[in-house]
Amino acid sequence: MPELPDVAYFERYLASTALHQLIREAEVRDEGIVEDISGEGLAAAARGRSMEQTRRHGKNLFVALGNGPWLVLHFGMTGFPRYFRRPESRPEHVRILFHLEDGWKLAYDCQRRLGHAGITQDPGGYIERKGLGSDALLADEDERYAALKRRRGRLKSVLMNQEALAGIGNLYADEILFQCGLHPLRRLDELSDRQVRRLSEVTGDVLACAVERNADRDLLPGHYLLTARRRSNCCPRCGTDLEDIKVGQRTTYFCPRCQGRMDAD
DNA sequence: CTAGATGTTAAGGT
DNA sequence: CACCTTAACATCTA
Repeated sequence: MPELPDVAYFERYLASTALHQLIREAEVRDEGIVEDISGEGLAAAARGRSMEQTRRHGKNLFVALGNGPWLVLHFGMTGFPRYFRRPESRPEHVRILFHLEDGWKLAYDCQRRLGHAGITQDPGGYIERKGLGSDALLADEDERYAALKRRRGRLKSVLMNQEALAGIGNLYADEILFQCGLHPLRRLDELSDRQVRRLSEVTGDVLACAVERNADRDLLPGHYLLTARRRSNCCPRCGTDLEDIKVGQRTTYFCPRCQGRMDAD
């Protein structure tokens, strides 16, 4: 689930639920997802503080704990936050649980445990250490264009490379390429400046659109590949059957007619 | 039973 | 250096 639009939604979700509440207790139920600190260390950093502000960079969500350190959350492929009160509403795979002053709880749930949580003094430094590029949505147009222009590999790989631009995952990379009419295996260095400019603009547009709709795939426009792929598996523009190939081990959907053709493969 | 699923990372090669 | 491939991580489902 979690790509940039999903994490943007999680950020707003936190803002409307747990933000500004005292954390009475923090429980790490799975040490395995905690990074660079012990479970107790993380719990101790949160206990007695409140979540005061949030910040997102790519797929990472930072939560300021009072005047102290920041909690960093990465959701892997199956992670999400959940604010709940009744035990029946508790999600299935809670890895960290915050008990809040209003009696509700905030869970970090992560079924496949590919996500991680940690503590950092400085989100900027954290982003730098991880080598992340600019946030794919928050970057201004020139910055995004420049970040893409520096690369030369396959378009799909460039978009998914978090060191180029942070936040785009498998699903939205396909969507962006579809909206641009570009084949996922084309190389960035064979595009004209104009095409790279278009790619950059569409990247911003697609992400903004998904964020506006709370990353709910059912609410995306009908001409989006992401919706068509589930409904009919046909191109929403020309009706051709969508094709799927592997690019960098990831399943990639595209319209063979609208997104050009490659020479032999 | 197997393959594959929205994520990253390490290791090795070109 | 920039890029590619493969394998690995953990868990569930089609």
